[in-house]
Amino acid sequence: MSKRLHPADFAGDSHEVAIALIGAILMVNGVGGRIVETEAYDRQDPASHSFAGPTARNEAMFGPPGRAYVYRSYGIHWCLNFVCREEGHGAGVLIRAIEPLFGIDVMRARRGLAEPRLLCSGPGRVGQALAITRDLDGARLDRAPFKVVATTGQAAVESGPRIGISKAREVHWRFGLAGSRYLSRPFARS
DNA sequence: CGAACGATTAGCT
DNA sequence: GCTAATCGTTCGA
Repeated sequence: MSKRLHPADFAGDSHEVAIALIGAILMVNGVGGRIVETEAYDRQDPASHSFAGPTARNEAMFGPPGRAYVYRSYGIHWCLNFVCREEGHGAGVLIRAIEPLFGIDVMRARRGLAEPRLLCSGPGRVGQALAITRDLDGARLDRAPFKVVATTGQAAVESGPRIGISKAREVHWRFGLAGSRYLSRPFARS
């Protein structure tokens, strides 16, 4: 049993949605797999792009929930987020890693790699493997080319500090599928 | 208008 | 472990 997620499924707090998304299936034009790592960001969060308010770049974060927020990272990578809460709030979930399941050969070609483990284990790698670009910024997640499907039951989730940020490191809003080999980095033992 | 800085990754020591 | 690559966004003068 599985059900396609729709905007109402993204109306909760970003850290709750980030946990619920672990184990869900994400596909872009049929290419993708199981979400194994996410991070949550919120308006009242110094590490979030939305912290200082709406700008041209983060406009999609302040749009309706259940849509994509795509941004350029380090001038090189495209990173994909799911917008949460309600329109105007500015919350989102960064998709950090996926377990490749569908269209693996396409992802190999896009990444120039054979190793399945390294295809989608990081936000920039996910962007490259799924061909994410600014064209998808603000696009609805319940329509083509996206397909986001929940799986039965709640996966076993571990958490820790978010990666690559300098502010609010005490907030443990990075989440991962326990024991997955496809995480961008392992979680520290508690 | 100039400059600093990333929600990163790959490659080399 | 360390750093270059690479460029849009943001902020200060």
